[in-house]
Amino acid sequence: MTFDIRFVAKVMDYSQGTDKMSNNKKVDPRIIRTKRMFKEALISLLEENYDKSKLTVQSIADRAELNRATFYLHYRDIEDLMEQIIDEILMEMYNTISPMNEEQTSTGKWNRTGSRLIPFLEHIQQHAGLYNVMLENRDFRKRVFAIILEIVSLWEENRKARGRTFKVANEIIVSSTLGIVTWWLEEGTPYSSNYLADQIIKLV
Amino acid sequence: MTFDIRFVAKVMDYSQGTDKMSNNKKVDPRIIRTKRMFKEALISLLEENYDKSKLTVQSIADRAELNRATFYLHYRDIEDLMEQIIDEILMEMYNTISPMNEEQTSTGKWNRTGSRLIPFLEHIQQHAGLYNVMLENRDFRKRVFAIILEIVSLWEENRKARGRTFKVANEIIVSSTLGIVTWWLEEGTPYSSNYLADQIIKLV
DNA sequence: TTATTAATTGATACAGTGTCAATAAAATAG
DNA sequence: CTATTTTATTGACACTGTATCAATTAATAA
Repeated sequence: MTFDIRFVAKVMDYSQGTDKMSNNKKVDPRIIRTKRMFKEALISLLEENYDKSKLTVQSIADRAELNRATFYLHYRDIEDLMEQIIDEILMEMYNTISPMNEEQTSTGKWNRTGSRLIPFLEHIQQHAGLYNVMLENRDFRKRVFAIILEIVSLWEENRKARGRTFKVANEIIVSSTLGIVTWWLEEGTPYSSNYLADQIIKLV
Repeated sequence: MTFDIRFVAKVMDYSQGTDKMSNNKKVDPRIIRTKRMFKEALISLLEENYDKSKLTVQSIADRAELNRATFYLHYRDIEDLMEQIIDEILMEMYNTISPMNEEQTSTGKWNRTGSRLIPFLEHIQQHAGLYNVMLENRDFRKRVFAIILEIVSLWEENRKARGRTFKVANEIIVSSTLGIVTWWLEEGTPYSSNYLADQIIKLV
């Protein structure tokens, strides 16, 4: 079966990292290296706009400089590998909008309308090639939607506290933001993340 | 090669229909019937959320009740068929926003901000299943973007004439509208096209 | 009716998937 | 350091789907 960008990730669980796992029995270093190689291989292929319809297990194995059979030792199929990459990158994304420590929350700077937007956009810009490809996938988009919804909900709370309210439903704000980000990536991030954040906030 | 939703249409030419062609030598009715069958088959498969990764020439031929080899008599591959479907549906879409006759243009009702939006959204809602699938494709989205840009440009002209202006760039308005429409379709068009148009206009 | 064109059928070479057993290479425990 | 365990490689396999053919059957147009 060839690759069709359906790389779905079923569970949305940011609380648990994929890098260490809670059990502490040592993982064979060959496994760590092999998995890293396959992940880097697929990402690099996606980032250089490698024709998705021609993306095969063989092409990924070639790029990883590993055997094709080794791929099946670690992943069910290409989607399976993709899911794991998605889980990692979305955890990173989520971290950009969540306050790291008490200090930041108490200063209040995280609660200003739009404040979480800039690190969020910067993170996307840093992985522009990857997000540009992945946002074509429905399930990935749904998960990004959920993260943006958190940002917008926090804005709303903040505005409500000041007796103000949004003109339109939160879903409309989130989906339009996602539309803008998608377009921004498709055009090769022509504007700075600051300018884009400004435009988005002006819209709201 | 399996289907990967890359159904690209290269040329954006709404001026020329695909149904008749300018030359008038009769087309064999078997060809017309066969092509219609294949188009209806693919559309029906897409609309019922048939797993895109399992979409094969055989499955389309089965649905069309035609032989697989017959498919290759008319189309290069699945993308080729898809392109032809896209050209037709986008021509329909374009017609929803272009005034049909002088009467409508002179009355001015087509020039009111947002006026073209409702028939546009109604058209999408009528073909919700198809658009929901097709908007996953980058090139298709670009062509829809171009159509929305025409709508927004007309709004802008109109506002300018009244000495007003948009707060944000046209591209931002268009991409956010496309984002909203995409979300609307993904959620099964939960709101009416009138309500959605209202929300979009409020945002602008 | 006859000539023409389209559709079907069965066959083919090819590419990619996913699995397996046998073997080579690397890592860890003793 | 050696023996044992685990991982990676290799070549083979059945399977599915693609894209193309030649030969045949069916429908259309004159």
